Amino acid sequence: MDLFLSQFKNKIDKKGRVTLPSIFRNALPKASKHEIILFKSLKFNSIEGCSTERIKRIASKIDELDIFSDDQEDFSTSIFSEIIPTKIDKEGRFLIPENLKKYSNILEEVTFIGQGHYFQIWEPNAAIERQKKSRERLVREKRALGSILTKNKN
Amino acid sequence: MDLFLSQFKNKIDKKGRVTLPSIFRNALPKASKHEIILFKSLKFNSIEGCSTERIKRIASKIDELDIFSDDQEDFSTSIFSEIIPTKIDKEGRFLIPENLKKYSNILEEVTFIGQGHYFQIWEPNAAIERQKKSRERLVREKRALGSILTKNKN
DNA sequence: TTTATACCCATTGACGCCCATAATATCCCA
DNA sequence: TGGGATATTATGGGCGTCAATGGGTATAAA
Repeated sequence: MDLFLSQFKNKIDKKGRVTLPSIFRNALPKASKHEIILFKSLKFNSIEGCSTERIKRIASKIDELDIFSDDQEDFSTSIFSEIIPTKIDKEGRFLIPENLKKYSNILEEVTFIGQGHYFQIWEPNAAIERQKKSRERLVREKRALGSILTKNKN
Repeated sequence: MDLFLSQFKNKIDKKGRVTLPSIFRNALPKASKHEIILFKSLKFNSIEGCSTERIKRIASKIDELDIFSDDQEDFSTSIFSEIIPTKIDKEGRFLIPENLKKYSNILEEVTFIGQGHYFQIWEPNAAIERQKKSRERLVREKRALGSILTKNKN
């Protein structure tokens, strides 16, 4: 299973379809290439997406938490109830549900942003803003980055 | 696995292709000779490149960070999303994405600079400038360098 | 019926793959 | 050591394939 890397801007057509970038489709596990999971980001006005496999793994992690803990409660409420399984058609396109579009101010274009094991879907201008900020922060705190990057050989 | 050493100036053709210097191609791990990773330098208006293997190792480091920390969030946004996997054709050429060209002021020629475990891609004149500056700095800090060179036997 | 979405097929432009030539570098042998 | 033969690299360009996009129609849900 590959990672979701890099970013792409795609159009939403009249019927509301967007194509999931080809390399993202290839990053999906073979067993579930035809479907993804969508849900609201907990931190931003954006959508997050991943494979169904990943959700299953997260689900079992949550099961391991104490069933009476607040954590477990929060997780179930914010994640499971809002999860939207979404089919991908033969051409690699899917529909973004209305409420998610509204939540993330998406109109007729979206920017897909690779995040490793998952990806995000942003309104293009918001995506640029977000990236600018996180890159600025990264440049500012390069020391932390350095210790991660330099301690690796090729 | 070898190091990326020395420097080379190559042309970008009408289709936007540049050949990765032969020595650099040979420095890539056998398993992924046909692809490299490109991304914006955090320090300069230049591009950095390396093998996919190196990125995979860095990716797993990032995974080890707390998944809910802001650090993790910024790391993945800035790194995973700005990483550009790039294919190398049979002749050893690849495409430099438009946004990276713009970022580094590259037009129709580039200078490849070996940096050991990775390499840089510069607009030729900017490369000369950069080298002049780092040479000056080296001269200023010659004493420090001297002690590094003479006190190590390998 | 009206609306929505699954399933086809078509178009266009970018990119991958292949073959050709030019420019160097490397080798070999007199 | 020189100089031609040979291999390797850098560069150019044709063409087929695929990704992204558009749209028509059947099918199902409301």
